[in-house]
Amino acid sequence: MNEVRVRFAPSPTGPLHIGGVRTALYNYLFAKKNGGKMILRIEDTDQTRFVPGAEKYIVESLDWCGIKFDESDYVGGEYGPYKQSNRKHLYKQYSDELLEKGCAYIAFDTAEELEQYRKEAEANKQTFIYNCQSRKHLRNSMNMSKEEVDALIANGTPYTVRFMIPEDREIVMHDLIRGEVHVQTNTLDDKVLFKSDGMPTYHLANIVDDHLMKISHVIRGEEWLPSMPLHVMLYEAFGWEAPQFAHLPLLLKPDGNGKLSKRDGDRLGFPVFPMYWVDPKTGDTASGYKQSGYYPEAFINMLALLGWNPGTEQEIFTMDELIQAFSLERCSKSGAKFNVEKTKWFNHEWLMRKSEEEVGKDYQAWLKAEKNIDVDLNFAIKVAGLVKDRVNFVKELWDQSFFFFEAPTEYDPVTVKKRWKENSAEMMGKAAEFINGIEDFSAENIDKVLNEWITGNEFNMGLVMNGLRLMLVGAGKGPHIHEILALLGKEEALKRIEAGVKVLG
RNA sequence: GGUCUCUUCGUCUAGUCUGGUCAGGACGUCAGGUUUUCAUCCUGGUAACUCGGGUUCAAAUCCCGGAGAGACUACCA
Repeated sequence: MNEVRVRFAPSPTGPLHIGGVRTALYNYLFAKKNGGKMILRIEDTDQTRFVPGAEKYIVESLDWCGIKFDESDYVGGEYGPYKQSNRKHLYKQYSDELLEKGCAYIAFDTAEELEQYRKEAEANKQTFIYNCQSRKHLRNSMNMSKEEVDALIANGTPYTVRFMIPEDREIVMHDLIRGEVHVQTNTLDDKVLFKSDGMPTYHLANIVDDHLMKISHVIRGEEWLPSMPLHVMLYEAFGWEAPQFAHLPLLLKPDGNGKLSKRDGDRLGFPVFPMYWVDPKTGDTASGYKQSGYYPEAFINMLALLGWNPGTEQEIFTMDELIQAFSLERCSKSGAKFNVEKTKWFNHEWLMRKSEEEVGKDYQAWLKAEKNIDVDLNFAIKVAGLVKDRVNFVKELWDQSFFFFEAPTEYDPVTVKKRWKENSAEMMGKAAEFINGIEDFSAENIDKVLNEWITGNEFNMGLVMNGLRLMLVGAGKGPHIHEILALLGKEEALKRIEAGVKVLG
């Protein structure tokens, strides 16, 4: 068997949405699993839809995701260039070849004329198709002499090249995910292969490049399934061996029906893109998973399980584990509705698995950026270690640990009502005195001696602990009291108790 | 409209090829437990085979028919 070579071939028409990321991911996993190569090819044959910055966005996003390419314009490769606009000169000869073989023909119909035919057909509740029937009555080389055609071309009449779909044939194709697919050629239309602007359409460029780049497997979204027969016939017309095809199920809207789109993210309040994006023309912005605080590992993990499963009950996967476990056979056929809650859960799982050091470092940066708080890295690490398992995102750490960085200025009324008793102030005084006398201020020792002190004196455990919590945190939440005490330090703790007693009395 | 694809808990899915476990897991949700706090965590509950026929001792699984959903239907990819 030949070497496995797959490609991810986006169009730089905007930010890459998560469906595209998943397609890239599955290509990557398949390539790595089979010891093959992953290629990035930019399909920019439609110059009217070009969006500045989109290509850069795609490259950076996939890099953030940990999806690496073996060949591209960025890392090189022996089949470059890997951008279709830079391969423009290659395509005409293939278009000519099909013309010579009689597998394609020249059409002079203008876009406006065709538009008119479509409208007329629609008015009669019919569909206009450029096919074996209608092409007999349209302005193309099938109905003209060679001289006529040459003359028109010579005087600069714009023309397109259309593929001539053979009549009365059944095309039987094999899809790695869907099995056999049968299509009658009479239901197909003569697609344009070469545009009047001198550029190939997707269909031609795609087949030519896949062939030239020795692509072995085409793994792409289900929206391409209807053009598979065209592609198969193109390979046949050229006399080339076709790659294997696999059409992935679509990513659907969480509510209602339909393909997931940019609008859904705005509407439902979750990112549809891997990274933040600003549209250069409109200035519109779109949020990204990266900026929303997701770890790339969690994002990829979630995406991998949306349309594929390992057949075991394992849900948390590293990229390497995904590569080991992946197979196209275990991809599902039906579209998957995107689920925000599960996505958050994946991030939670990954956050818990991260080291205190790593989370602490992220938290330190977050504190500086969002709260303008400078904090010692070791302190941030200790705080992160104490509360990281309680949250989904680094940014949520604040709500669980703000009291480590600022003393309470007010006290949660509900907690005060529930926990602050008549003799609490007096008890806090005694506790402060005892705490002041603790020599070894480690969490372990505080836990030990504080408990001994309370039980030894037959104090009410709840009265002391809940009171202290209110003094130190300002609310009825947070880690164990001894942990808070130890991290805050004796001096700060005593200050807070004194201040709290003064306020609550 | 036409062509193609798909159809198991609210969601992601296992199971379908090779009929035979109370249809399994996860997210969500609900209830307990742990935490003398809150959160996490743990335990348990909840909830599905699109419908109708047929084959069979037995059908989510095989066959036929209907229904629904999605994609495509551009000189866009």
